[in-house]
Amino acid sequence: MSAAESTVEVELPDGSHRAVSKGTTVGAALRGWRPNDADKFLAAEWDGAPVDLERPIVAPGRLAPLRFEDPAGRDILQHSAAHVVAKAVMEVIPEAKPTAGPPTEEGFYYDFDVRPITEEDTKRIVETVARLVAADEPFHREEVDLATAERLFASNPHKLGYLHEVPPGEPISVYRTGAWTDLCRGPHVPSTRWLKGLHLLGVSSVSADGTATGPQRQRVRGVGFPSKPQLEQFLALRREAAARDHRVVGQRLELFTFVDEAPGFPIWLPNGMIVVRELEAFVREHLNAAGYSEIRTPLLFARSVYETSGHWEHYRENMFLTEIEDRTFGWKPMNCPGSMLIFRSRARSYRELPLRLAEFAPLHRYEPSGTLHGMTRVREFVQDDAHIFVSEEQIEEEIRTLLAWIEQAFTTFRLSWSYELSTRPASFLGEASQWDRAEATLEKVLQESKIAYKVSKGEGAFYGPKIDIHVRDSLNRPWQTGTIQLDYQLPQRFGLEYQGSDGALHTPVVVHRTILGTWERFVGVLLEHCAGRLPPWLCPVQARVLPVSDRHDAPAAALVARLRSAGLRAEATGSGDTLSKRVRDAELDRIPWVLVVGDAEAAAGSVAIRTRGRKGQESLPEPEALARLTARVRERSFDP
RNA sequence: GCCGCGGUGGCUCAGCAGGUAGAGCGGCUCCUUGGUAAGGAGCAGGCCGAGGGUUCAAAUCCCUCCCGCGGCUCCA
Repeated sequence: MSAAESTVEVELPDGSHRAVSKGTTVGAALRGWRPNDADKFLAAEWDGAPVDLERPIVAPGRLAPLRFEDPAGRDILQHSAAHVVAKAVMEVIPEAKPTAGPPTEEGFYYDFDVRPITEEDTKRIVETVARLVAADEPFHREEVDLATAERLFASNPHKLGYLHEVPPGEPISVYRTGAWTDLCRGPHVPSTRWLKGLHLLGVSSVSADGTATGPQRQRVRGVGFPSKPQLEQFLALRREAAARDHRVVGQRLELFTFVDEAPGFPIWLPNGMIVVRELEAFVREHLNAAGYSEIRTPLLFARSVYETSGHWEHYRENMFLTEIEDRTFGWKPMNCPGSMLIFRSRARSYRELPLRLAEFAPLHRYEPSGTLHGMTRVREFVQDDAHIFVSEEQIEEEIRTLLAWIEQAFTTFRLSWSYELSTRPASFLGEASQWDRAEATLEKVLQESKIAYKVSKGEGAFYGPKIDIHVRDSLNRPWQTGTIQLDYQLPQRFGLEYQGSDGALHTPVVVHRTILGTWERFVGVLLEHCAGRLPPWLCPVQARVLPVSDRHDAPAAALVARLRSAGLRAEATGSGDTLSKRVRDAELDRIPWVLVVGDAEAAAGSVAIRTRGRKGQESLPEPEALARLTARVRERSFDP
């Protein structure tokens, strides 16, 4: 055999080419290419497809290494971690039937068809995982024929099911780790020593069929890192995130609370009401500028209203109902019916359009107990809601304006957000063709506004498609806040009409929209975003005056009075505590500005300002200090 | 709603092979009059989520319910 026949040429990411002898493994080829980095390679891509390092090279092709830092490499490591967890679970609970164990955004999970996993099991699983990782067991790939595979997984109907989903002609691969064999497409890291930073995040029951009450499986969640220090870093971030939890911060700052007697119904405390009022003022400024009118409609409507709106058919299971004098009333879950009734209350002209009606009313939705979550998922909330009645031609312009306002609003809070286009759900009102038109309109405006968005099929409201705004909490969980919904259905169902310039009667289209979403959820997410350090304009106390000693109490009180006349929320604390203690308390209370008043300030007519989050202080003439603080608040600057 | 875990002073938690409760922080009082992240002392404060059961005796064991937490389903 000649040399040419026994070698093949491999192209590497830097454009270089290497000749390797046939049968050389991918790992060996990469080691030859970059010997110093080879210990960072956990798998590779061969002609763009992920492969194991032990895969032999038999034909020419393109080869690129995968590291943990590469998204594809990370996924491979997560999935390998899932395998180790599965092996551990099988040792602890031999009758468990593994199903699937994919990587996730956070890490990985593996689902088992098995009785509920107890704390005792979990302890033993954790110990077993540690032992398996320490054992440094290699992952070996084997390709088998269908009959062999069926024999291997005969006891596991789930694996047999997956087996038969493998397209004919595609190889069936299994991976062996010690005595454990799993059906798997692969690839994997070379050995379990790559999983030194493997950590279990929890065990829980999950739905096996996508329903709430159907069969369940047990999910073990975890995250894998190649090393302990990387895991430690991840855990430190998680602790930081937990400390930002709005339920903790909101309690500490006395913004809101809950009682057992009203599960899911937030109680806004005095401090929290200040935040809400400021947010309302922020939104109302926009409403005034953009030509909205504010309305208030009842919290309860008779059942017939919801029959008209479609809520009775499509949303009743989420509504609180009340019987009075033999009539059924429903607590409104949305503001739309009230706005529809106002539009219908007299004849309307095209000259009134767009008619923009805003309503900040409490809404009630029955959310199942297990879904409640602090302020981000509640049963009573207030949206910065509005319904805009437009003619067909006015839709695009109106939505463009809304998208611009959303960008401005979220930028004010330095939040990062994303857009999602949700389309026709399974349960919907109206004609599919009308839906198609509405969806196309939303898509067109998004594209013309050069906005990146994700499409969520079937996630629209029952009356129309929508563009949702999502922001993430401290644990990276996404929450929907703002929404723009295009609705051809409710105007029809309520029989809304306006007279056009042509003299004929037309049915308007309605844009349902919120910007911040609900005060409750928005405040929750914002608190996590800023770790309780709200922008000064939202802070319940913006300035705290600290007299150095008793004899400065009077000048401190006088300064508080002047701050208040300047429109700032200010207070003085002159308790028995030391100045250092009071400075510390102010920082923990997230007060933007601490003003210290002592002999030096009295003599100079100045104030000593300490700004939240910064060491040290600066001394300013009082008028200058007042001007700075009020400007910061007026401009709604994010930082003090 | 489903599965698992939890519920002890305002907050965070200890006590739980059964013998009727502790700490720190916070609060109040007193001492200290302090210059930018915790000065000191004392005092008050809890039918241990609710109801039932076992027991001579239950915060501790058992059952039911309520509420919370983590996932799931669902959703702003």
